[in-house]
Amino acid sequence: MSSTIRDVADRANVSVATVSRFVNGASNLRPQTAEKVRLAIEELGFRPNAVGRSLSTASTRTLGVVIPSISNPVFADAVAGITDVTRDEGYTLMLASTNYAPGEEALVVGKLLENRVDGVVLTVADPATSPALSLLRNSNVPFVLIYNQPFEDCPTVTVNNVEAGKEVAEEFIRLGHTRLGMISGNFNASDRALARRNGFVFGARSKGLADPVIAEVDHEGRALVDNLDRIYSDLETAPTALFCSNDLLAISVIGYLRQHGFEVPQDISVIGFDGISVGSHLYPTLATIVQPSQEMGSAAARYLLARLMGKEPSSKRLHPHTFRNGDSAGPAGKLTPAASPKLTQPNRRRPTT
Amino acid sequence: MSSTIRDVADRANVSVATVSRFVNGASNLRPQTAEKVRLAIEELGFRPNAVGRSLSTASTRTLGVVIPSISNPVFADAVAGITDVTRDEGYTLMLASTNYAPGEEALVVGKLLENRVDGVVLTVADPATSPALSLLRNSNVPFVLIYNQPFEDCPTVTVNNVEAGKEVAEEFIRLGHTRLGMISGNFNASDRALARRNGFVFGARSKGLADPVIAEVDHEGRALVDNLDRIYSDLETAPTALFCSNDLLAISVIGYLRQHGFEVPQDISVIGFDGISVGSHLYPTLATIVQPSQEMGSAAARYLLARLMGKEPSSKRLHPHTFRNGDSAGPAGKLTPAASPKLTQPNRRRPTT
DNA sequence: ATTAAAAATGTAACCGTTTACATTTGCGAA
DNA sequence: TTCGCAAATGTAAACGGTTACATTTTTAAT
Repeated sequence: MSSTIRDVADRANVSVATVSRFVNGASNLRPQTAEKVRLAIEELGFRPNAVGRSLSTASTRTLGVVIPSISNPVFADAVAGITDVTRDEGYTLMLASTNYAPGEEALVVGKLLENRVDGVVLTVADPATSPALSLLRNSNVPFVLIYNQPFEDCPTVTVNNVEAGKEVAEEFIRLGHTRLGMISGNFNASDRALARRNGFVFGARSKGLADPVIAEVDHEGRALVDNLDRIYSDLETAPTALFCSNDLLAISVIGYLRQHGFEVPQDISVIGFDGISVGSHLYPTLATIVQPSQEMGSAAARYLLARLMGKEPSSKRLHPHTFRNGDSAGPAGKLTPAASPKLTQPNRRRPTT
Repeated sequence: MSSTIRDVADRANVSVATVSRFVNGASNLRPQTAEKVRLAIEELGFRPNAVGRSLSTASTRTLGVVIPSISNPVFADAVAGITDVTRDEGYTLMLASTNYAPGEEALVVGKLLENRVDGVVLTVADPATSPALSLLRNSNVPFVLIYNQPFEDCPTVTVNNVEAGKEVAEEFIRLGHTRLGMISGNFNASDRALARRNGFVFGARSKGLADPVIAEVDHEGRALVDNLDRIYSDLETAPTALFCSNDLLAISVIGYLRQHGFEVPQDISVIGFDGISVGSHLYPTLATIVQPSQEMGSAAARYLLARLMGKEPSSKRLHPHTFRNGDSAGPAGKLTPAASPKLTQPNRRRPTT
């Protein structure tokens, strides 16, 4: 079908080496030779085969990206950041998702390694236990973790999740809350969720508060309703402030609360994590910890490209997080049975005026 | 670094052909031979080089994906759908974004072709004028358009954008609106936006309404404020109902309106397009036309895989769209200067109670 | 034990590049 | 013109697999 460098060479009456040199922009070609080659390439519609080149050069100029889910804007934004820098450098991206299943990680990383990607940007459930990471370390393919907690000597682009979790607790406390809770994705599917919890609990304790109620829910949110039903079956003890380990989860939680007659934030305050951009347009606007996801993606890609160019860039990068206030977090109110309709009767979803 | 099939052959005292057969699951290997090979592979940590294989088999088992932006959930969802089916089939994905720049299309498609992807799923600005599409057609690499309007003989996975646009007009009219408007992304960056407009205008006309006011804004939203300022400088004639060509744009538009003292939907109704999932959690909840994005992605991928297996699947697929009602669309009110604070003074962003 | 057929395994060419090295060409100086 | 050197170009061997075809081994029937 598509023509090869030999076809071009034949048509231009030169050798394949000359064509190769032309394609790769070598300067020592006589203008008339270059023109012959250029013409032949144009006539044949020749397009160099990157597969052949990769085999020859042992470099694919391709980066692998492994994330839990592309449907979560926090990862999509990171991918956008990666794309920005790789495209400028002429690199291609191989994208793979794990669907939050730790068992998938080694599979997709293995596939990327078979495809001989030059480097990998990845988010795993837990670097300490991920077979995918061992694979990478044994492969001497450069890689960089993103979002994960720093682990041993692995290069990592992330934020200070513990500190951020602590700040959330402090914000709740500042607002007068004393009964805190956290709704989190599975800790063994997310080391960062765990870190956020640790910081959150630490923040609560150091201000003398009782340990927050913690509920782990799976990614599909099946356990979410059960857990919230349980937690809010006793309003005397139920938390008036909920920290959610990510924004998508926070959205679900707020949806649950409002459907069950709680006002957010009058009855219950909610703070999320990630800073996905739609957060500012939700009802109520979502208070959250913002990670600079796109910039983190870019930084991760730049790190890899630097390594591929033989440099030894600094490998740990803690990016700054910020707290973005929103209407979902407000002063502690009185969460009493009288104040709220009973659980089984969801109320209207929106104020009518 | 990493071992080759020849290293394995040497260590197992067999030929490369035998190793290759083992790796590819050939059945005619004596158990003891297979075991020797298996052991050698394990000891060496051998992982077959997909580059070598691709060169030999003329197939990369990789699909290319070209979308305007991964940060737009509508495309992210489609990619998720594509990923679902490709992973099951052992295919890999190469992802590229055009950033809504038609000029980028041919570049990224060219790169994918150089990488010899087996097929391409893509959204272009306009199939009729896209050089990227010519590239693909000349390449005889199977491809399928997604979201784009059906064009000539190109296989396409999309919805009936014209019909959907018409339905939006009808919904507004049903709600009593008579002055309609549309805020759209650039028509020459989005054939579907154009189709939606055509349906919308047609819907308005056939009910005897004046032609809707149309404003085109660029993707960055720079022109958005100017256009809306202009449109709402005269409230006597300004539309009470705005159709936005996509949900992200609708979110921006609603943000503008609320900042400028208009109530949505009491003063102005807004309907979006795409059906991104967060729409239901916005304030107000977003009325929109829902496309089954993930399923469309899956369908596109399935189409390509079928073609790659030599089948000749049906190439045009119009997926069903649905109208999802939301609080952003309501009965027509009286949009008068008295009813709304003047433009230059944004009011509070949320009801306080 | 011999033999033919079947099964298992091996050999080597090929896929499309790059690139070290060899060869040719062009050009200015003598 | 001839020579020598630099610049331009050519040759052929990788790179890591697959696979048609050749060869060897096994199996089972006689």
